[in-house]
Amino acid sequence: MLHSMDLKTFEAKAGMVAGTLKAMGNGRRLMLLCKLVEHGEMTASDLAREVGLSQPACSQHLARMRDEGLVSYRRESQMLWYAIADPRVETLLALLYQLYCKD
Amino acid sequence: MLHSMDLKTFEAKAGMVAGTLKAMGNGRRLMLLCKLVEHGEMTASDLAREVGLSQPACSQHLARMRDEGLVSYRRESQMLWYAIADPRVETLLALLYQLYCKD
DNA sequence: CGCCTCCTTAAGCACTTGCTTATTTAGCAT
DNA sequence: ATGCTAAATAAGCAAGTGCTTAAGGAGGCG
Repeated sequence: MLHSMDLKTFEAKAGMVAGTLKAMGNGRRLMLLCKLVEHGEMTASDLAREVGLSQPACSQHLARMRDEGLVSYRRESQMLWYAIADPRVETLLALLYQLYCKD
Repeated sequence: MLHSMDLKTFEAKAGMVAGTLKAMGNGRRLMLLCKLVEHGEMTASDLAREVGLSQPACSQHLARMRDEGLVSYRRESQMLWYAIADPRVETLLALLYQLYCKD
């Protein structure tokens, strides 16, 4: 249980989980993740257009989420196809949808 | 479903959910929330001591989470007893524990 | 009242975030 | 090579974050 950890371990765990939440805790990034859940895989330019971001702004958000391990991509000629990399993130998004978006 | 929303509604929903994630997306605030789940109710000074924060820093984190509707408090003479205000946050924390902290 | 305790709020400051525009890299096609 | 498209990266800047110290409220007790 969480309360059986010493403070250092607790801090470390909390910091890591908070990193994930922080990476998800932005309106545009959350929209990108939702689109990826919906479509499975999308190109960077499609993602940018669908959530109303400029190409560089979108790329920076994707880079941030790559660094945090939330998304990954595969190259297909010029295009990069992005997808959610961590199943736990999909689980989280499913719960968020159920809690905040259902009905 | 999310993908049936128009962009404006999607933005608004995502922004609100992102607000909650952002409020949770900080190591110390996440620790505070965990402690509140664990103990049900705690005073501000107890919270500060348990997560290793100065008293003003802790108060500012609690204010932030109050503004976002995550926590609330009741006064008992000089002491303020804090608790988690939104059952959805407890549900989220339970999933986070299961996904990231179990074993 | 004065004084103490518990807690919040304010002010200041280094650091981070999220956009912009401009530039660069990578791949495909002339 | 040149040119074109898809995407990342860099630089710059306003706004937000998270601490610090210092100053205010709010309630109990002499």
